[in-house]
Amino acid sequence: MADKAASPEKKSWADVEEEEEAKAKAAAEAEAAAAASSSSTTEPTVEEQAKQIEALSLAPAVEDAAGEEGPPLLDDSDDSQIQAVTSGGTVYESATMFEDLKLSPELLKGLHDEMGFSRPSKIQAITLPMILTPPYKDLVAQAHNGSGKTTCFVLGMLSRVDQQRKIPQAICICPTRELAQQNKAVLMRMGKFTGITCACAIPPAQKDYMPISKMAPITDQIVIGTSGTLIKWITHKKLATRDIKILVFDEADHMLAEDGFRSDSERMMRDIQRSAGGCQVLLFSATFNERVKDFVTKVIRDGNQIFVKKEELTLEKVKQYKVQVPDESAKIEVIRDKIFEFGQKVGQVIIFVRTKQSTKNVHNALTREDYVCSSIQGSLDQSEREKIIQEFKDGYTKVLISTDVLARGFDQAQVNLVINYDMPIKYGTRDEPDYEVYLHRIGRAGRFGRKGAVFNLLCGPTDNVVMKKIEDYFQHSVPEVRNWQREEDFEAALKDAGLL
DNA sequence: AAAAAAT
Repeated sequence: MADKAASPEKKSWADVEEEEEAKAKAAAEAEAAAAASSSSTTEPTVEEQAKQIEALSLAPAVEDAAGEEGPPLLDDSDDSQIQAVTSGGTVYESATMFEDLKLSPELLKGLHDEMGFSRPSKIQAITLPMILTPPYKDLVAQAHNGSGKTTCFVLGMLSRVDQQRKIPQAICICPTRELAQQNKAVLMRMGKFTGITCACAIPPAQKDYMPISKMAPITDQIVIGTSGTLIKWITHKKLATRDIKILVFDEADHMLAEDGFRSDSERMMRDIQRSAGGCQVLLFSATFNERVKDFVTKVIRDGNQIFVKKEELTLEKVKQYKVQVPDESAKIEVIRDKIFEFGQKVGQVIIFVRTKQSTKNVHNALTREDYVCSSIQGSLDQSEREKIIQEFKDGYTKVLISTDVLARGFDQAQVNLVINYDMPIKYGTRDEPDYEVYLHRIGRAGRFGRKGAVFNLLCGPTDNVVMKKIEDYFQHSVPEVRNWQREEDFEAALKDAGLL
């Protein structure tokens, strides 16, 4: 349907190699869109323009934290490709500099001095004007893992709340507690000079338990949390939604998926829209499968939309490999004797397993005197979860075994090796891959354009079917490490990935 | 099965 309606000359941005050509294209498309909006009825125009925006395919932009070594700051030529995009009669000039965005001096200081960002990444350049320009339209935006989506919505929330008013004005909903805490940490750094405060709505550790009736109403301008606790705070009148101006869904495809958090999300949206009137809704994720995309475009009718073709979603700098192993014990052997030897020299490692029980089993099997491993899953007490994450972020632990609790959003620059101990499978199927989870897992390596490697440990015909389907889906063939018993083969793979 | 509420 989308393809049929698209104009014949439409071209994906990734197809355009030369910068000059890209510039011309951008100008032409923007002009065409602007012309269309002024000369025809609203209904088809919005659709057409949405298609054009959809055609933007976002290459991973490079962004870096202050004082860190690593790749240079921004892919400048890439950014300059985008001149302007329009939707529903509103023309947006893409932001070349953060200074183009009428941000407060305090926020600019936070971006430059505290975060160390010099210029907006591609997704930031496109979406920030959409987020910050009246009439504050809703937005659904897809961009690659590690391309700087968090900055988009964090900046959106920080810019749109009034620091003088001590009431909640922005809410961000996340699928996991870790992601809520991480997003809050980013927001506090970015908003360091603004005086804006933020509450994290997640269940407390057991030792901190307090009946909700004793809790004081929230006076922070921004609340970031998980759906259960947010709903609880709202129903017990601890979180007033009357003045909410902006509602953000991080990992939005999962938050709106039927087998995800759709019912919670719909309830939040309904309650907040009802009490706060028209509040801006932002949906961000690296993945939107067709089912969710259909649903999302129905929910966000009059908003701006940015999507990326699935074939262009795999990160080029993260090299994927498959390894055939005879049985489960060989998986442990491969990790312990082959991958760790090099992996530890290189950086930090995350090993993904399917079940909570597996985290413990694999952890025990991998424990050696000289490697500090840890494991995490959602049944641990909150204090345990926090301790394990902190130790990993501090670099004390080098190897973290995890369920999919960390598959999405977890941002640790030093992670450049991901191991799929178990392949991600759709619930209720035997050999149907969960493509979105796969993409998110491998996105834990190669943050902000860094190099990375992924080893998919395959055992038996089912795993191979799954791997083949993943390669077909993303139209990306994954090379094989020939012999699981040869150290040299793994060394060669890591060298090829640029990690050695 | 994993995640997320509290119970």
